[in-house]
Amino acid sequence: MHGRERRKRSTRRALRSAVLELGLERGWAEVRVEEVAERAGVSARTFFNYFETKEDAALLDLFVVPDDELAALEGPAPRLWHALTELFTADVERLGGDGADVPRFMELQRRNPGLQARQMGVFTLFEGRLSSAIAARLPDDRDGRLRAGLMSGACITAVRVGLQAWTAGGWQGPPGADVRDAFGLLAPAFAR
Amino acid sequence: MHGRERRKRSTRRALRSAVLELGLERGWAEVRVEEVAERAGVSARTFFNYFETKEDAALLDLFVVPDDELAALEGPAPRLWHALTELFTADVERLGGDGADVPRFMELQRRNPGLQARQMGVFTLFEGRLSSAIAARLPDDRDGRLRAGLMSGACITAVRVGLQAWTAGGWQGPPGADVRDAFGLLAPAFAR
DNA sequence: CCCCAACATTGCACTGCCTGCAAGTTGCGT
DNA sequence: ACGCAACTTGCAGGCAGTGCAATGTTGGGG
Repeated sequence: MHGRERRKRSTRRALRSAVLELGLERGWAEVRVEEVAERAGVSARTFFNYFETKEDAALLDLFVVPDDELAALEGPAPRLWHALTELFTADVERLGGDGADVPRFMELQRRNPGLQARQMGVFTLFEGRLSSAIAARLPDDRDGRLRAGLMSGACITAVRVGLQAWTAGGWQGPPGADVRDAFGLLAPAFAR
Repeated sequence: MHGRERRKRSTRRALRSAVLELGLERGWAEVRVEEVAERAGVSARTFFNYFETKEDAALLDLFVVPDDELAALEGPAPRLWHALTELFTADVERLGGDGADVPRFMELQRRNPGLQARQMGVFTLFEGRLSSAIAARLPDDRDGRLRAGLMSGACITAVRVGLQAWTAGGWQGPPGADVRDAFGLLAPAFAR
């Protein structure tokens, strides 16, 4: 029951790896999907069975949080912020787990603003879900909805800035620490 | 000295208008650049003289702040946050000025997450500049840099959430009011 | 061990975005 | 009226991404 799945993971990793290598060695604009596929030992058509766009292969799988974890969040605001801190620092720590070469992702994105932009776009898609989950724990008035939106946006910002700080610091220690600090600095905004 | 410039603005508006119309009436995926151009009375090639991508024509020109305005910002943190509030509420108010049909932009983006993502990407590109400008007013240590990143990220979030609230409220009154409220709610995080 | 049904990979043809270039057109200053 | 610079346009072509149908592969039940 596992053989297929293992093979798919392996191919996916190979494609990610290939896209990072090529992107770093010759610049993102010069990367052809065909070459990426070739280096990973599959056809170009197969690349698009794994990733919807060329960019997607070069993005971090952050904010992959199942619905039930969002549903498990609890209010009110200060406690909620604490829960979000734990949830997303854990999400960031998980990144290194699947052998994703995070520093290389960060470096490629740093060199290529377009990729950074795309990554943010993907994050934003998650923000809709997050915002709804948070809003369900706050009063259903204008102020509550505004706070929910700000809280979810602040989560994305905290993770992103935390990762940047970790990168700027030469990837010392676990990234979770920097992310946690970022959440901590924003906490006063959600203290009540 | 003005004829050319006026004509360019007019063409640009026509293209924006056409892209909004077509996007709303038949769905973003079904919009062809060729048709947009035709409806605006120019060639498809000319479309790309005005916008780098099809999406760009459907995005709001937010965060267009010249370097000298960024350079004019003053610290320390609480005063800085106040200055940013003024700067970006003004930027949002300016939106309606050039006849940009903001509600239709918002509606098109609401219906099309991909566009929303792209818009966020563009915002993020500005964040680099903003972050540098802010960092110059804060201590140049790890904490200062972290705060600078969070502050600039928070600005983007505040503007975005403010605009969403304004949209959710049926575009009552000036959008600046909602954006200002959003900045206000985040202020406690930057009180020192 | 074998077969088969589900799944994965691939080639192919096609659409549409986007770009560089070179030729044409238009408006502006002198 | 002239010449220059800015703008527009058509054309050719590269490349991303998609639907489809054919082919290969795998794991499980008999």
